Amino acid sequence: MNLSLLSSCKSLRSLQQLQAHATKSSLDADPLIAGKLLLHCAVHISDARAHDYAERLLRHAPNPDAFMYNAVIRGFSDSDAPHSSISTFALMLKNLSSQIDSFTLAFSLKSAANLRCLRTGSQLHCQALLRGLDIHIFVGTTLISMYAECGRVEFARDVFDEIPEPNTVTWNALLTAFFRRGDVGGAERVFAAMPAKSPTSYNLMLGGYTKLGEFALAGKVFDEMPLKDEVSWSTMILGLAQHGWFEEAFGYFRRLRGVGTRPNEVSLTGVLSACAQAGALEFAKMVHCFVEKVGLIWITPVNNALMDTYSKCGSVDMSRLVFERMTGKRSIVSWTTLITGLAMQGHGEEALALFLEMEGSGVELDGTAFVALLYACAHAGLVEEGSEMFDKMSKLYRLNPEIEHYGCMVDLYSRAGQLTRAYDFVTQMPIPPNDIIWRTLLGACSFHGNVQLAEKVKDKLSEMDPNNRGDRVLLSNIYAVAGKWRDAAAVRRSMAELKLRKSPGWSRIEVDKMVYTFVAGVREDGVTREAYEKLGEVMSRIRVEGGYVPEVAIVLHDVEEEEKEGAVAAHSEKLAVAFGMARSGGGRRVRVVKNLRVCRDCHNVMKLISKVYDMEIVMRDRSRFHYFKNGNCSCKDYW
DNA sequence: TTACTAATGC
Repeated sequence: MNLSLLSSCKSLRSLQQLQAHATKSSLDADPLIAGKLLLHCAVHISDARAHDYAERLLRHAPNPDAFMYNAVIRGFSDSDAPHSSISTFALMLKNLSSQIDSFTLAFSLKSAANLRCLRTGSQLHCQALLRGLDIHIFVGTTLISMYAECGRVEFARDVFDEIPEPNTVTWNALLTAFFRRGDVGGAERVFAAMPAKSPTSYNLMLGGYTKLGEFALAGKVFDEMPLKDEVSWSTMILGLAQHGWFEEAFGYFRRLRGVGTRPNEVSLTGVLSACAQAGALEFAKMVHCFVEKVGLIWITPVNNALMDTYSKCGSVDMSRLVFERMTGKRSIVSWTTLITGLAMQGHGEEALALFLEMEGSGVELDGTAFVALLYACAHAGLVEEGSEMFDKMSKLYRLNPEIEHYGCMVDLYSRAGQLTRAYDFVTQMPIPPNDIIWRTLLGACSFHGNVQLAEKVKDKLSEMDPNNRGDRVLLSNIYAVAGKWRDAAAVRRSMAELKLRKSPGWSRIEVDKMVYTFVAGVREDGVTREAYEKLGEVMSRIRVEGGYVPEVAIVLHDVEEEEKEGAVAAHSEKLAVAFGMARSGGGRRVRVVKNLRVCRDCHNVMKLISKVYDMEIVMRDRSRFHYFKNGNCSCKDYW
């Protein structure tokens, strides 16, 4: 039998055929062939069943050698069942203890690290000590990583000190250990003491700094490092994107293109993540073209990132198109991304249909997929459908509902106005409800004007999160709407006395592939002045032609209120839209992204602008999309 | 057949 056939075996099925062929020719008795087959099965086939199959082969082999044990231990070490790797180690300890070598220990330790199991890791450390393998360069380095994963930097250090000739990889493992525990000073000392540095050492520093948001330090290392590889660029771009520095992430991407390095798929997903968060559609389209051009469109995570970006930029049609045309295998993430995208736009029915299609597609469902589905049902008023799916989740799919799922259900009933059902559901939950759940209910009380229930709910919230500003705003609004002025005023006084924190609100708009950020109350730069000027003109026109009346009176507007200064007149979304109108040169569409939920007054203003100026406004707020057109909003005034 | 670095959905 030709062993080179092995590399063409990409599926468990084709491998089993080869296996059958070997058995028929009595070749399976050859330990070399049996071992190679087993290794290929355990390591090179990305199918959970392949690992189990390899383990069965091992257990049935007449005289399995160390190579075969090692193959199975390795196969499980990077799977989602690392504990099977440990049980295989135990089997080897029983049957072939004398043959345990550096490979066995390195792979087993990797599993212990993935399991974050200090007990298992320490026991393996003992086995290594018994055999004098703890100072073996590969085993020792993996030991350091294992202790790092388990958060025991002092043990990692002890192992390091025993290794006679640590190489750069060993030093890197130690560096990782210090960062993992958040000891930046320690990491910096290790970095300074290293006798030699490979690009990985620098990249570890970049990763350590960017995770902490230390971009000045990261930038310095980045500029000083002699050789920047793909990981260096990806780390910077991803780190910036994850900390909300979108324009800076774009800057690194432009720089990367400028120096002629070809961005890899990780840099691309990173820059797409920045586009998604910032709502930068034009930049995203450019990245999409680039992905096609460099031939990385077959990579599933890149497609998923593209879909997510288009959805979050308000172009769910493009998202759907990417999904339909993707050449790579659709993962559970691909399906969930599109379902969420459809749900955010209020296309609940289509989201539900897609979920049903996913059920038949053979992908393994997970909890997040159900979060997306329940979110879709909640936003489209599909109460009974959502309810049924929630039951199905545990009964049919054996997925344990988590707090997010209960939250979705409370939202589902609340939005539909079934407050009693929502409240009963909360009181009968098998796990204790968190503040988010009570807050959902409080919001629903506010929307439906249920003062009695609101007071009950507020008591719960006061116990859990006594200093939350948003909760008091909601309660005050409930009283105000019910005409209980005295109660409303008392809540507001208590807020003033406590000087409760405010979440800073911002809105962003993309013009000519540049993203502009607006914050209420800040007005020094030219861009903001331009926005204010246009806003003044817009407001007076909608007052005259649209009959606008500001909703200031007694009701406090924002759930998570922006700057109260200047009342609601200068909320950041108004500034961003005005700026977009000033710069769009008569364009009929403006797209804005806001980090909080849009307030009622701004929502009203957007409707009027869409009518008076005959234009469309697409606004993504914290929970969904609003399409303003002809004086109406796609959310039907419920958000 | 082994060790250290970056990734997508709520």
